[in-house]
Amino acid sequence: MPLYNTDYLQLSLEHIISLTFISDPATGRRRNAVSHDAILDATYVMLEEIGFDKLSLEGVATRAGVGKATIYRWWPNKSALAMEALLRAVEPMPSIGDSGCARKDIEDHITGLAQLFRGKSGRVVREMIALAQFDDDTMRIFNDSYLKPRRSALVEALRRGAQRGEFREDFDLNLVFDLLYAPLLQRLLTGSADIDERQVNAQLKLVLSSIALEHPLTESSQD
Amino acid sequence: MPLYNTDYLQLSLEHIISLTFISDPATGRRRNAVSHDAILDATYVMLEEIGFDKLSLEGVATRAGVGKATIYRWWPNKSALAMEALLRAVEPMPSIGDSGCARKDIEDHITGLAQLFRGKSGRVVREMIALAQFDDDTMRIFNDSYLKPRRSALVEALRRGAQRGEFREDFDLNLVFDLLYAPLLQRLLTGSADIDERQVNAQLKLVLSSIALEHPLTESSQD
Amino acid sequence: MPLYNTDYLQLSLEHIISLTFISDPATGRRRNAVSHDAILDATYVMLEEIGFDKLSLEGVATRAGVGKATIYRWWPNKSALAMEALLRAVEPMPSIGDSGCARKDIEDHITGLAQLFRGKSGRVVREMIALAQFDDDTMRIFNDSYLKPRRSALVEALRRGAQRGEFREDFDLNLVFDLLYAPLLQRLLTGSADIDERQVNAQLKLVLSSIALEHPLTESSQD
Amino acid sequence: MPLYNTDYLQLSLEHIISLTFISDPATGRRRNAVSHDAILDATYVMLEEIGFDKLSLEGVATRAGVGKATIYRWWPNKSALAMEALLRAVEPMPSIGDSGCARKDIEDHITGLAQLFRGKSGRVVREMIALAQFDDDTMRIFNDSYLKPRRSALVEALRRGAQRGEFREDFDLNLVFDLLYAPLLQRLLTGSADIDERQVNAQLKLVLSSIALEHPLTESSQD
DNA sequence: TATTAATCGAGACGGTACGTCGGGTCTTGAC
DNA sequence: GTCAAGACCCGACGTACCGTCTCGATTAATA
Repeated sequence: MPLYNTDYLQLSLEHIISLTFISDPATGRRRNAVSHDAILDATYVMLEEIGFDKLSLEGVATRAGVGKATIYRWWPNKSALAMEALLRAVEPMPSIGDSGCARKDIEDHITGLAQLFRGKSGRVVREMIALAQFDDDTMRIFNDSYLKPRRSALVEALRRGAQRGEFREDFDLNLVFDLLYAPLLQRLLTGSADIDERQVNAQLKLVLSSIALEHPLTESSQD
Repeated sequence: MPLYNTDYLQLSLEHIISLTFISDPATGRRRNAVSHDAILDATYVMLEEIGFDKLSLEGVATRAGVGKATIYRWWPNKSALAMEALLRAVEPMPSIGDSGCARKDIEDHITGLAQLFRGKSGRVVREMIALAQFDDDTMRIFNDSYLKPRRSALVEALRRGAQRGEFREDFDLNLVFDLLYAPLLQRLLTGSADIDERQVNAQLKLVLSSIALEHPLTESSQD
Repeated sequence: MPLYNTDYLQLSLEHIISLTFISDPATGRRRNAVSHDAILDATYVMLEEIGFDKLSLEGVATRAGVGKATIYRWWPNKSALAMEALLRAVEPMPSIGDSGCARKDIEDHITGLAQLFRGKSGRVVREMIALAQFDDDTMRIFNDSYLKPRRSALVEALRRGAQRGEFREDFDLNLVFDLLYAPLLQRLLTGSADIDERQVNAQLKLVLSSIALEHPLTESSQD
Repeated sequence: MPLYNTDYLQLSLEHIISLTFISDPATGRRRNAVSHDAILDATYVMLEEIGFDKLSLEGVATRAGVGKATIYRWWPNKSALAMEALLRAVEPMPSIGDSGCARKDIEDHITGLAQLFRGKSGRVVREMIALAQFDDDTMRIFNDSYLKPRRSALVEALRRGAQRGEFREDFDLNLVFDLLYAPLLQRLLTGSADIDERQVNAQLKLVLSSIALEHPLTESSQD
């Protein structure tokens, strides 16, 4: 997940917790991984406390015990820093199981997603999307780092279901992803912050039934 | 559509150039409607030229030929001003006809909407939603002034179709609205800026067929 | 003592309290003397409270219950208004008696002046002189309305003494005035705010003895 | 002559163009002496051109090619800045010689002072005193940096004369300083801008004769 | 008594400057 | 050669007043 120029940060082979450095030949003082983390941590904490608008890199530097120049050395601007801090903080995608019933797997996944959106992740995703509207690089990072993996995983589950005969095969699976995902996002972004569980269930029933092979709308794994 | 404190702006009784006002104290010089418009116009033009991030009220004031204080007298902050300017600029909602076939009416409406999203309105709506993420008042205004009327109109069309026997009656029409609207919004907000027509058609077919009464998915007004 | 354009304010012959007007031909509402006084009063009070620097005509208008334009109708600027308010407030010049002994009269006068400078008048005079440095009109008003009458009175007393044989006659009386007055002013303006009584007495003794006719320095009315 | 927080500005040990600094933390970028000078120069020039009233720190910053914040970092307000700029511009005190005749030395000094007051220094001192009336810190700086050294030098000359038997020893020398200095200041501040030479001579004769030991008023070094 | 017009309060207006904040860059000595 | 510290230039913030300009409401001489 290379974002800006952090790609030279590498996990130590031996001690996962702490970072080591590419020690090659280079002379001079090496990059301080502690500072790097302190910056992202401070950024995220302050985003939670005061929001993006009032976030200042000056404040981040002070809180992280870091010089302002050190921030600018590694991130091009405020949005980029915030985006990376938010990405680190977003809860990991709820995994999509393979229980044998794809419909059930998907329902569980979406239900879990709605749950996450109601919590910390919701706020984080809202802000990431907002940031992305003002800067193309940031948008790209959001898409590559957040949205695409989630789309891939869900599309894969849909594909499994289709191959297994649960779903019809004549659909654009990316379209189905949109029908499952977008309404949650819309509610998140238009302040209907508490994404209603009943509503999510109704949505699942409608969408999944309409692509189900055998069974008409009246049937659902959740009934 | 009262936003901030502009509600006392009223049309003169006799269609005159200048506006008259309703003002309790009836004392003091009256609000200058020309300045009011100049501010919103300048704001919108500059939003298009340089975007919200780089928009400065100082610049707006200069361009509008207005004192900065005059802006702050009537809008609480940059977001509020931008939101109002954007709302003025958003193209009017494509009307939903009543051709006798609700499905066709809705398909036309959504197709038109996708068209708008590809143009000026798309950029405008993107920015409005982004702004709304950072300020509750602004969110409220966006919901009340933009989203709700569009939701109402579409839900009404769906209701007509249901009453007329075109659609099943056992659905939450607001959910159907979400399934029609949210995917467009999602594409708008995640940079798939050119909202693909083929994709929209597929979405319409899938959603509307699944709520159609008589005919299974194979049938659509667009086939 | 006409300052700016207040000269048409005249005392009613019959009722001192209320003001009348030069009624020449003019029709329309006449000048409101109550407002005029309220403005000067408010100005003076606020000068005492917050000083000239922080005095705002907006504040004066509010406090006087008067429109800002009403102030600008009658005074050209802040300095002019302040100067007039200060002149109204300056305590009247302590009169110079004619006890038969000019030296005693002068000593009493200067002692009284030092007393005034220690009080409200001190601050007022300080500010008037400061204001006058930045504006020629204001300087002229200060000289004509404040300094000249005081100089004239003291010079007159000196002249009486000289004619009466108390003082030598070969001096420029205006120079003697300077030697009596300027040191007090200097102490006032350089923050030795509490003009020391002992010092004033020493000054009086030195200056007046040096112009006394008969008796050398050893003698003074205050010994 | 430390005024505000410029006291750590020190001459390089080796007469170099740029200044070195003494700074406890010894960390961070050092104060830019070029900017410091540019600010004071611009301030003084603009004081001459447009006067204190119309002087704006915004203008100073622009003219000095400096950020406004840099000004506010080192001076608390406009008065303080102006005072320091004026102090730099005031011509150096005419030295008081030691010719053997203290009376002559003092006469020359005061005559020279009157000369200075007729020129640039006069204008500068007028403005310094006016400024000092509105701010205690500024007053303190004026007293410490301008008035006290001049008082000390003159008092010292008077002391020399007294020890040498030229002057009586029973006088408060500070009082004599006032009698010599204050009238000049009064003329300066009350617009008798062209301090008359004849008048100054008369003043010198009167004051110095009255404290002279041997010789009555009729005698002066200038006769 | 009704008309007329200068003046009043209020307060919005275009501006200028305030003093503060933060962005992004640069400089320094320490490590 | 990178770091923390922090000064720097710059530009915008939101506020306070400036002096000007409408407004409708008074107010008193005049007609």
